[in-house]
Amino acid sequence: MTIKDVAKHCGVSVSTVSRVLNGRPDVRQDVRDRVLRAVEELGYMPNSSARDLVSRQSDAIGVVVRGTGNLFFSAILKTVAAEIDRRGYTMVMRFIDPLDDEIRAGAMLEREKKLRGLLFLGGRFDYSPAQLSPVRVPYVLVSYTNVFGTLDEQSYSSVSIDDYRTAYRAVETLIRRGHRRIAAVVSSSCDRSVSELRTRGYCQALADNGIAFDPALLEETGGDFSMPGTYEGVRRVLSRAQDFTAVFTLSDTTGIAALKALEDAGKRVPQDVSVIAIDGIEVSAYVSPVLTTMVQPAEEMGRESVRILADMLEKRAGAQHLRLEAGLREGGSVKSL
Amino acid sequence: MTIKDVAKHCGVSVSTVSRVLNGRPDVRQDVRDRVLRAVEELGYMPNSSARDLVSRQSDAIGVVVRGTGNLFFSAILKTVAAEIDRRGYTMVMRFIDPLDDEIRAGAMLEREKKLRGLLFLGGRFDYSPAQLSPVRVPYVLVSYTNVFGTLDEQSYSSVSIDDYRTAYRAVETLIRRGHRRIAAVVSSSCDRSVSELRTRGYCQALADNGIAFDPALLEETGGDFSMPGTYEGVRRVLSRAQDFTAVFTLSDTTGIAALKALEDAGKRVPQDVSVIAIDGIEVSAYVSPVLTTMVQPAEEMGRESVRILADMLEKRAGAQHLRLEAGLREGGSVKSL
DNA sequence: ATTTGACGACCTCCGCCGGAC
DNA sequence: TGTCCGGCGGAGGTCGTCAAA
Repeated sequence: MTIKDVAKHCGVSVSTVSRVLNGRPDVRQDVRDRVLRAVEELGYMPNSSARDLVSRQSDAIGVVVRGTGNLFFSAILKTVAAEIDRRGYTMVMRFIDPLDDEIRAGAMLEREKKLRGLLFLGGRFDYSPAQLSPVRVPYVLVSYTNVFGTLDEQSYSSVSIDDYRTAYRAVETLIRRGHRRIAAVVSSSCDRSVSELRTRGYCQALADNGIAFDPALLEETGGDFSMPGTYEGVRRVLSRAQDFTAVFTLSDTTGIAALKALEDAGKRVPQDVSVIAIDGIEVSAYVSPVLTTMVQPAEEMGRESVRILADMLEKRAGAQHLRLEAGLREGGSVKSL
Repeated sequence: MTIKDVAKHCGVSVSTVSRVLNGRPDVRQDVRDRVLRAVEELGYMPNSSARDLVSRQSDAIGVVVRGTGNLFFSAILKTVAAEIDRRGYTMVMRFIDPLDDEIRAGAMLEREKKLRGLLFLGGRFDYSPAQLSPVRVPYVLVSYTNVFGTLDEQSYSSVSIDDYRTAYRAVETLIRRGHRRIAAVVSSSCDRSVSELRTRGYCQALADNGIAFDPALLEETGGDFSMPGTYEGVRRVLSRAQDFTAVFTLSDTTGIAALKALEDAGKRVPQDVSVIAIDGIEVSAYVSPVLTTMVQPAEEMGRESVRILADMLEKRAGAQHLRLEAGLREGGSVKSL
């Protein structure tokens, strides 16, 4: 089933079929309809190798997902996949460990699969231009930015929420409701990444409201956003301090782990301790109490990431940095004191 | 930089360069060396699109995921992705709606991307050979089988648990602990798919233990394994009957939705009503109470699916049907009466 | 007998030219 | 003169075939 068969089937030339398929204007409407009907009937699919061959580039977009257990990435991913398909590109995915180097993985993927562009779902925030030099195709940082790094803003794109401000707002929400002893369970306060940025938001919200930072209330789990790590982290905070009235965590899944740890330790949520998180995935609306959380617009994030990359690939626009707004979802895990 | 440049650079024909590059024997040693040196000097890389064009096959394995919100599939997917990479293949994914036709999607993907093989994550159980005829490459049904269909067992592979028996064991677990009024919230009892099979397991477990089937206790939500659908389903069962002591659901996420619906209706789990499910994803171990569930071996399922497909592609073995065992994870959502 | 060259086919897109109305 | 369509050749790498050295 080639373009020749289609041409033969409806009695036109190969050139005409090609013109129709590529939406060019110089074909009469009735001929156009006849060709499209033949394509439908025969189930013709253009040979993508031949198409790539003439266009001298592939249609592959690489997606490097760092942190396989991250349910928020799963939510983004399905929109990204649909949007990549819709625009006629091919998605090539690679899952890597949260501790692995996503730039290396991306650069390898680029060479192996001759990528047109790359999306990075999760990664470090502190790259220098030299570190990114192995990546030679346009790329978009999805759900994070390069605030700690020295990349030229014109050289890459990003789509994310303002992590600092979102964490700030989450903690501020707790403070407005009367909380002053607020614990935070993070993966690290100095990893030059999302965890550090959100920890800073936490600290600044405390400072702006005249609350002294207490190191005993900051727990660093060390790893990624793991549920067992956070569960143990909450237990350690409890062993150091019993007087905190709220816990801030980095993600919904770790928020759910925190709920569990508190409950297992005999603390009721929200009567004894409140919990707030960031993400807004579906399952956190079905735990008890419903997790109060800052919702990231996952679908918009996925859709816009692909749009921006496509704009760059098709030269409609240069680098863009899209900062999306997170919104508070009121659950039942925060109590007003 | 094409093969022509290489040929010109060392004074041989294009055919000869091609012969050298493809390791064919009929080239003199000194000519071979001259060509290889030229390739090295010029940094020549064959154009993979042109190569694909003639070989008419790529190294791509298609993965059609039916049901984007299914967290169990997310768990399988990361193992599948890693295993496909490890074996040197390329993964091409497509997410489709639970109501869409995965065979059509797979066949389109096969032609678009020139797939070597296909993995189907989720789908119908009742295909006929004619329906599968558009799929011309080897494929593996992952997490389901063709029990309701008429496919030749030699023509395809599958990796799954025994859905009927696993549901049977889940319900039997409830019965052994004294439950006799057991509700089931399923998506459909006659969809010729996983839901029907598990519903049959539920019915048979009741029958084998002398418990009459009560239609009022069987709720069909109609759609897929959605959380809001299940939440509403549980509410409808509650409006019909108040005397059941346990609920069986098809998946962990719907189990979590059931926990929520019961709690919101003033029922305590497990004191008033027990809940049991099938899947064993991470988050269900962190809800309260911990969900009691039949754990599917997600990693093994993903790994073995790719292994079986690779065996078929590389002619090491024919079709295989692997039935894995699910194990009971004791949580806190089932009470002994 | 062994090695090498030349060529067409595979498939699509695109630019260009020419013919038809 | 303008619109529509056909046809040709080139781009790219592989591979079989045939001819030539």
